[in-house]
Amino acid sequence: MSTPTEDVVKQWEREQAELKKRLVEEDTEDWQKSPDFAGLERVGGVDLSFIKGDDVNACAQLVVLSFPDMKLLYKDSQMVTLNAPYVAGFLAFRETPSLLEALEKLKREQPSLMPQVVLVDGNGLFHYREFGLACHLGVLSDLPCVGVAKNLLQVQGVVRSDEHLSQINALEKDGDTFPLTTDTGKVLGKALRSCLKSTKPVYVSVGHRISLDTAVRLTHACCRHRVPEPIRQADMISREYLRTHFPSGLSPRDNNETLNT
DNA sequence: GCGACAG
DNA sequence: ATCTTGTCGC
Repeated sequence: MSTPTEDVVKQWEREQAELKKRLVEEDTEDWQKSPDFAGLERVGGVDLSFIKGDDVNACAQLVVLSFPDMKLLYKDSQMVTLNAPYVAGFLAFRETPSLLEALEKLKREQPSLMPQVVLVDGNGLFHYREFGLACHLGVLSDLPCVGVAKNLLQVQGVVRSDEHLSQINALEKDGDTFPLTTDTGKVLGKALRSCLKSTKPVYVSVGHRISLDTAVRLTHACCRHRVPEPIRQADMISREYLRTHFPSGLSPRDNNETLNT
């Protein structure tokens, strides 16, 4: 997959700006206003996993876990062909179509298991143009979504400075946070110490139909390890799927070339 | 030219 | 994203 042309990037930027008009940054559900999330029963997690040398074929994973137990209620692994390359700031154009398909399949086949909120591997509002993958998936699915990134995206003046590192060092117990504030003073997300064991925070931001404080509280409530359980399960299960279906590490693409030789 | 670059 | 075993600690 080649790097997109400037025209394509411009088109992508227009699409992000257009979809952003439909973004809802506040709590819209009753369970979100409850101190203990009463009424929340199902939390979704999504992720894509890849085979070493292949960036076109991937395993798209959707899981639904019970809340607050974090027991697996549903899992779906699906091999997909990606149409867009990875470009920082445009991850949604690579991953959203496959994830939307998985959600539509669930709605079609097991509507009673539809998640009430989805945790997404990547950023939401914490993004160059304040419209990351979690926002994109949220708006197009119209589901509440939360962005959880494992690495800091340096954006709008938020940098890995000594100040940032000292803020991380100041997080002493799980649940502790500090805001990710842009150079213009807007809070785009929060760094969260997700569990006592890990020093490295996760970066939480609003995806759609949830407030930042609720998003952080929910993410913390889903953590048994550093990465919140829905995303962690999606990651582990999709990797397991690739291990058992392509044990040689031979991707579908390589298999076809082998057959044609 | 140099550094940054979610997944 | 992926490349990868042992190792240290609870």
